Amino acid sequence: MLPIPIQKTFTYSVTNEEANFLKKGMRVAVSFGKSKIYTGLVFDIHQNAPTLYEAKDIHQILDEKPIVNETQLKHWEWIANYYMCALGDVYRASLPSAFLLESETIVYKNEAFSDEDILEDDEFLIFEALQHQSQLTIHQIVDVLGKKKVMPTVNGLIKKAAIYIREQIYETYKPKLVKYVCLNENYNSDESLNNLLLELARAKKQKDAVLTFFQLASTKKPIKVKDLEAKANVSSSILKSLVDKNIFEFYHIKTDRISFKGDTNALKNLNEFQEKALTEIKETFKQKDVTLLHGITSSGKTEVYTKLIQEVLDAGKQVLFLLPEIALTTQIITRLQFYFGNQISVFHSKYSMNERVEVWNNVLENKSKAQIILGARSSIFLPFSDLGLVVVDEEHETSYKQFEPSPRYNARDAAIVLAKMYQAKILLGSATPSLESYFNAQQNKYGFVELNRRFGNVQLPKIELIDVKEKHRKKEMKGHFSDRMLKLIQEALDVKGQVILFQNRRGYSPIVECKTCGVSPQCPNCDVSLTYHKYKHELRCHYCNYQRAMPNSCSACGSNTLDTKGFGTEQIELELKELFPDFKIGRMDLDTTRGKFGYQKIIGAFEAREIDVLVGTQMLSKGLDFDNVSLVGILNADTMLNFPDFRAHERAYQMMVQVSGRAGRSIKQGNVAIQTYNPYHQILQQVSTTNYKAMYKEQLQERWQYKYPPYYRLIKITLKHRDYNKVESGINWLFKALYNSFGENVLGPTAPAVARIRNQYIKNLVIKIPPKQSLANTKKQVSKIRNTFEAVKDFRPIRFIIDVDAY
DNA sequence: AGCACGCCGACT
DNA sequence: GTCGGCGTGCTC
Repeated sequence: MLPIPIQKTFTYSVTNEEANFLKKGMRVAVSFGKSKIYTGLVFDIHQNAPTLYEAKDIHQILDEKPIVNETQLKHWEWIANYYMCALGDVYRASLPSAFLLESETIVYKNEAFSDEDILEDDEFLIFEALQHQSQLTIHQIVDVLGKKKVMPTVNGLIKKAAIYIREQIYETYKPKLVKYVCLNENYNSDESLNNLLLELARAKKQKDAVLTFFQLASTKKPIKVKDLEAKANVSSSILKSLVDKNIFEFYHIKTDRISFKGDTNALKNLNEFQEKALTEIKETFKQKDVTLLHGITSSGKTEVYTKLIQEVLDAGKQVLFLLPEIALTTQIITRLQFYFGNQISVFHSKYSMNERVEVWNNVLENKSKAQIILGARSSIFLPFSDLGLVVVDEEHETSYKQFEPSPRYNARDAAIVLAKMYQAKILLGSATPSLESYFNAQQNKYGFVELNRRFGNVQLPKIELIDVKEKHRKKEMKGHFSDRMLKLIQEALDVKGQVILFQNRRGYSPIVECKTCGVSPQCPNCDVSLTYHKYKHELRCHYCNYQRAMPNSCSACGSNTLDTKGFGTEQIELELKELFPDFKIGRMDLDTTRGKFGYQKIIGAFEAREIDVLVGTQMLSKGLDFDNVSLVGILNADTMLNFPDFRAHERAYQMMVQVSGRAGRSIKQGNVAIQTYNPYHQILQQVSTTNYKAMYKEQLQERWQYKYPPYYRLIKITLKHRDYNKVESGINWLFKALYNSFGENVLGPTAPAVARIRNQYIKNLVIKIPPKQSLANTKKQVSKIRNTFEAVKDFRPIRFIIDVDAY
């Protein structure tokens, strides 16, 4: 198995000796293609020599014993199969990239060799180069010889015992670094730049790349190679030729290692309700593998988890604790470390290579410090040997679903399958379960336990809906705040309470419009209006990060009547600063949490009560636990409700209830105020009474009526290409083909709300799979149609994205 | 995903 | 004629 997006596995030949040593799950270095060496993973050892070609020898065995176990391989296959992606994609996503170095093969001179006469021209060149340098990489050899086909020559030299080679991987874990690009220093002067552009006049693509580079460079931030490729719409080979021409240079940036220290403490005693929930969970586990714990916010789910974890640890088994996003849940980590300190390892894609490799090895060897793995979705890929329990916290969270890159898996669902393979139990926890999970619980597929008393008997917050339409009519609005909201904020601040304000949109205002001609500035790369960011006085695209200075006059008619429409977190923050000049206002959104410790800084400041009012986007809804918040305000509930997605209402409910849950988590009862134009909307009514069941029933009814999950399954197909007509004809062809197989159950083609992103046009199709239709057969059929599609020459450059359970 | 091969347009 | 860009196909 190779870490590349190819469906097939590849057969290599091994000697008897090697075959005896090799086991499934070991890594082997193999050459693939003309010169490249990849880290392959042994997927199967067999006697069936391929007939159509001669199998290559493996290069080297990289492991003493398997680093991936057979259950994992089975699990990977399931993922590749279910989510319709290549096994190689899963392989690459699973292993920490330090394991997968596209090995730098280092060539050394054999000192004992002297018989230079038997060397051929190319061979001599290499040998000669090794007189000056003790070692050469394959890349350097390519330069020395000035040609690409190097391996035959190298192999020739090995045969003649003039050189030997060694793998770099052995020595150290070389972190896989993010590749950045900068300008070669020869081009630092303006004069040389002009020459450069002249020079590239006939290489259109390369010129594009260079021009885009300068556009990106104006932000003064390092430029990722991937970003440049996407933005300039050029392929990697074009950048590579620019590097070869000494115009660009690649460089790498790595991240640091993280360490932990922790003391253990005795588990807290549970209150009677938690105790009851725990007993019930254990009871359901006798019959069911999966149990859903529906525990309202602040009911103390974490304590229930800890007891359960303790029992599994006592039984000598491993625990996987899944979190939606590690960056946002430092709090849970700290809490669990408080009890289990040295038995916890944290695993997360933001960790450094060395740290991740370490965790991987610790899990593999079932070390005592890897008994509990706390991690984000990618931790389902760790090499567990004796998994006893998986906890999926905030089970409804959409960040469990990976979209880009493939594999597009849902970690919650993949974890359920994984747990079954290990015969482990799964506990899904949420205050606002996804409809699917709740449905499965209702259908008796999952066990079901409720915990509907807040810890310490704190009352649920008082939720109040404010009719903004009415307030506008009565002229009781100040900016985007109703008088009622302001009064509540003032009251909260008066008693030294803190306030959280939720506005699910960042920037100052999402649209700038000319009052005279109605034209609003659009992103040149995407089909969206640019968002105005006042702080930097610039217009920015939230999809491709394009930015430019805010113009003073309309670019279409030249009049100075530019106006802003709508509002985001930045505007709210500014209004608040004027309204409450004596209090400290903070903001938490993508713009303020950039950088590795961005979140922690803001969250820390808020916890330390250095911030009185925190304005933020949906980040605020995720598992944060503050004990001094007396008011949560939702400024514009309508944007969430009017989202064009079958899941919009469910999501809106979840988000609002989760944000509300941040209020009054200690002794006092908190307040929640929701501003809306539509206070009689059923979802808002359900939020205001925290009536999950009513929401569930109503939404389920709609899902049934309109044939959506959990009744029907969905597969979404997306086509992307920079040529609109290509996408158009491709999607129409595809629709017809799919329609022939699935008839009315194919929806589309539709353009998404943002029909072009980074100069790529996008079209979607959705296939609905009725409850009785076989999933496996449907996917087979879709795969077949995909193959036919990709056999059409015209369609081949179109990016084809399959997303199974796209939510 | 790379990487060679080969076609095709531009320029000494 | 030759050089180099960019599309096409294959990799055990």
